[in-house]
Amino acid sequence: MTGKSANVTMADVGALAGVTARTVSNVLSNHPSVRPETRDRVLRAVDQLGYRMNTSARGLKTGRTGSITLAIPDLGIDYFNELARRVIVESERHGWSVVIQQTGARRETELDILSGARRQHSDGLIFQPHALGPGDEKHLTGNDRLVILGDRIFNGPVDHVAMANTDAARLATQYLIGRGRTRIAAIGSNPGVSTISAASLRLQGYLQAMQEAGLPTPPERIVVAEEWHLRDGAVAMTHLLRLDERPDAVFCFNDTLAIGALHAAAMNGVRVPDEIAVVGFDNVPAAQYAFPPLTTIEPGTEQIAKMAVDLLAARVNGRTDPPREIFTDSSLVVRRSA
Amino acid sequence: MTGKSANVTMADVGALAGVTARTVSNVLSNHPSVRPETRDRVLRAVDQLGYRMNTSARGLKTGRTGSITLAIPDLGIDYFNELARRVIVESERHGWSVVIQQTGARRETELDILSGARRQHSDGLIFQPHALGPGDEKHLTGNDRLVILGDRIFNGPVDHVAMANTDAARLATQYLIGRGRTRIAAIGSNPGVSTISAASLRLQGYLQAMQEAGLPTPPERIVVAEEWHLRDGAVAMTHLLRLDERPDAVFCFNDTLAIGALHAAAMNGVRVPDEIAVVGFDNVPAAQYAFPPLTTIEPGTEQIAKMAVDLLAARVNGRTDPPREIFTDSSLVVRRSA
DNA sequence: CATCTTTGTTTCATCGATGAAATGCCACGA
DNA sequence: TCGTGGCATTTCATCGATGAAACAAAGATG
Repeated sequence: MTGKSANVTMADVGALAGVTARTVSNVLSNHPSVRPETRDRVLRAVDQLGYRMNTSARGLKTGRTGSITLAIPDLGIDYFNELARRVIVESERHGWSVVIQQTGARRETELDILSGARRQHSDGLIFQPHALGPGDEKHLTGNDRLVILGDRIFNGPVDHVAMANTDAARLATQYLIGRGRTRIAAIGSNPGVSTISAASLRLQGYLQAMQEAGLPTPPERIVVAEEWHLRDGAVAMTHLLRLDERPDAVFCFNDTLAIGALHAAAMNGVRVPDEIAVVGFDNVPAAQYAFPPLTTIEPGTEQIAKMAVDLLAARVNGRTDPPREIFTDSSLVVRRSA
Repeated sequence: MTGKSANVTMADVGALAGVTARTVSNVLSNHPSVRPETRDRVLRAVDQLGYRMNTSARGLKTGRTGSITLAIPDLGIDYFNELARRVIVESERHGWSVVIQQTGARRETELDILSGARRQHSDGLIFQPHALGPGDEKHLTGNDRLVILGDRIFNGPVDHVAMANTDAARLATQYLIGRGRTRIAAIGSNPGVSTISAASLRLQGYLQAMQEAGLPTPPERIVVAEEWHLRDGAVAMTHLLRLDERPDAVFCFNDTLAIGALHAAAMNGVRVPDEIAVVGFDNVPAAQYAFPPLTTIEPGTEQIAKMAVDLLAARVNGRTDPPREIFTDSSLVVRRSA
């Protein structure tokens, strides 16, 4: 029987149950020494009044808010919503709610996140920067409970959970080379961002593999795509298909680009993988249901989410050893697009 | 110059600036009567100490937390992450952060959301229920600042923002009929959920259109899919393609199912739309980049997000008129899959 | 020049839950 | 019988920001 829960406090509940607010608190936080009979009485009163804990009050006293912030570029990118999904699930184990902030990959907004301007007072921050990079370490000050995701952007004293971008990109490219492809293009380069961003690291992996195999990488085959949306993949692929010397394979820096690229290929009647092979990166759920199913890099998203949340939890619980840098295992998932 | 922001309070900032905590508060909340010179001094002190407002304390005093909760079944479904993306953007205008809760479409979890057990004390709730339905109105008690999305599930006194599910589904089906299709199947039915859930309403629209046209709807052409994930769409389509009397069109109850279905068609060498036409529902970004591009219902997601947030804001700001029920405009987006 | 406004700042109490410590009660052993 | 210790509950102060109202100083008004 739940009543109007206007402004019911622990004191109100206590009054009804014949105890003090403090005892109500004890009951609700499972303090060991509460008589079972009292516990029942209090819980009944809680129910009757429709009492809900005021998290602001608790937060003020305890210094914990019970929520963490996840800051990512854009929920519209499959990889990020998959990541968000998993971070939320993992956070539940620690009793945390998750506030999601979209930075739009804008430097200004990313700075706001670090400074706290655009962030609720939360117990911690899991942050995948995009526009920030080395040299921005000074903006980290005051963010002790922070885990950086994705790129090893900062040298400062921060925990990092990263995928092995370069190695995985090299692996993907090597696979294409091993299949006999020679004119291998890349989609997703972005000269505007830092040299340790995902875009740059994946490009490096691609270049390494090509160089090791003695294959050429003419500039027109390395297509810039700033946004990594479906649309950008399609545009890039259309461009590649129009080249005089058409590539026989494309390595896309994420699956979203790859799916856009597959679309462009199909629209132009170009057969994949016969005429052009396509490899992606991220292994998002949609990759498996693309046509043809997308060969891609599995970066260990689940592992990333879990590690990030656990690492943050450890920090919040007072772990003070030096910041760690964790690389997840990645692997190539071979499907039919390459 | 940002320093260790351990536990800096307004009082500390005030001490440095030579004013009271109250004046600091005035500065930070843009109170009109503060001398410019004082304002500068305070802001400098804020910067110097790396002060960050304690939102718990503010929340305790003002009764506002500055965040709202968005409860949806699963961020893994394209429609929902698109919705989340937009809700976050709209909420920014009102200065709200958004906490996202995934219910997994589980009744138990949905009840926890309403009761507040699984929800931070937030300024309001935008909730798309799935397993709850008529008869569960009693669980609404105590949730005054609430906007229900999607299905007109409750008769109780709550604001609703809904799409015209039945009408839109009828429209989609009528379009297929108008293109000369007669053996039209449906994917996404779910007998387990309430009669006013999206699944049921869309099925009704489909059935209405078929009946009006005098077309048969044998049970084997109405495929159950409880989850509405890519996988379910693929499985359902595979099933349909194996029928003795193969359908010449499919209406999928969402785009994710439709994209899964397209995949199954392609894997079986069945040409779309020549051999079988496919229509989806939701017009998610991926629909446009499916192959062939997906004909689908545009349900006005942007409008839904905006209305929901604005309606909630109005309630929070004390609007007290009777709850409203808003239906968004939907339309058919014709592409090449049908 | 005394009074009334306006402007800028301060004082004080308060929001609701919890940490620390005190209290009352009962059981138990010597 | 008295002390000792454990259990259950209470008392009290406190976290940090803000609403209400008081206050001081500077201008406006007659």
